[in-house]
Amino acid sequence: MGRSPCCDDVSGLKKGPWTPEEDELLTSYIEKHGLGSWRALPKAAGLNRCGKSCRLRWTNYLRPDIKRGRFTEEEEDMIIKLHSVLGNKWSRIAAHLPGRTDNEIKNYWNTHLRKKLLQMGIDPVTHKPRTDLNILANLSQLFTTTPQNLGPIMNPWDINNSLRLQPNVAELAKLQVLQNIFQILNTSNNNNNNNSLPNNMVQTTMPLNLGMIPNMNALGNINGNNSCSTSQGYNHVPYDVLNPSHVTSEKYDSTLESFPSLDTYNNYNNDKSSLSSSYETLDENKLPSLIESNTNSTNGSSAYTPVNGDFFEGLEKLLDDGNSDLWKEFIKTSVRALWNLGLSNVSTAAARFAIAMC
DNA sequence: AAGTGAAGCAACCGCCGAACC
DNA sequence: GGGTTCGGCGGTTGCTTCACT
Repeated sequence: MGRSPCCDDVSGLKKGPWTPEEDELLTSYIEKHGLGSWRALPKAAGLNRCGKSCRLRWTNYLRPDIKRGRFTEEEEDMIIKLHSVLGNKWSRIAAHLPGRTDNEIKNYWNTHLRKKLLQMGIDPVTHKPRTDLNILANLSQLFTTTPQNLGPIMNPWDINNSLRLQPNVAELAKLQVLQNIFQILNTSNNNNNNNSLPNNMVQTTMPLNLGMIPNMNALGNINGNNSCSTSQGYNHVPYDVLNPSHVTSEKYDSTLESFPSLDTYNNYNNDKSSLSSSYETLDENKLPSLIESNTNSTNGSSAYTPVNGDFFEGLEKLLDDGNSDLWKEFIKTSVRALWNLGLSNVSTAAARFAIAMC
């Protein structure tokens, strides 16, 4: 095992930035002779560089098919989604982005996307809501309501009543914004739905984050068939929140056609093996088409909009477009499930949501 | 205009696994 | 079978540019 370095300090080979002359030597040599042994190339091309340096310069910069310029929103979205599945496998991510190099994607991730996710309150490693923030503890103190002291018709997001806030103006401002969102949701609510959610539950649409954060991981129907639909994109999201250990970015429970009842959830907890056959391992080869279908689909693709950019823009689009009823339906069923589990979970979800808003 | 720190990014480093001898 | 070579990968460095004071 092991190898001797192809270039070291005593070899006298040049290091550091490449000059235009060196680029020209390397490019013209490869154009004339093609790619061969990198070790032999520098001498043959008249370069005082090691083969490794030449290979890096060619693959990351000089290669003619390299795409230049800023990453598009579509590329950003693709990188985030791929990263949620593949992790720091930059070369594998790059394989899905024609013209982009692993080095470029890695740099872009470290300088832009990673920070972007952090600002959204998302852990860039796990792609789940951050739990490493003091704000989580702070927020849990902010939301002092409990299932015991919350009546069934109380709105836990009523700042004037049940929500006891610390005198933090910034947090208040954020919560006020959230209140506004809920008002929008309420006033635009379609009353023609048939679900059994109590009327007052509409006002506690706090677990909006159920649909926002986990969808960072949600690739829709990741088992790879062509029936990627809005409902399938949502299906596993509640599990992410109710019990994150159930769902990973590589698993998809295809048996759930609708939001589970509490009984279903408990059964799921008690006997996961009964559902194990329904799990399918992610087929990475199918990722591009899946992501494309989720990105381009006009049926439910809006669920992914918040990932691309401003949260409020995404939310506004969700509420304005033709699929908003689906979205509201999801919110309400999510609330119902949390309601069944006890309102303490709502506070947890609320905290996560607030983090995402920071 | 000059100084300073942050951000961006090209390039390097060290390790690994496959292929080769 | 074991050592060597090579290409490739992910992590890291350090130079350059940018933004701010």
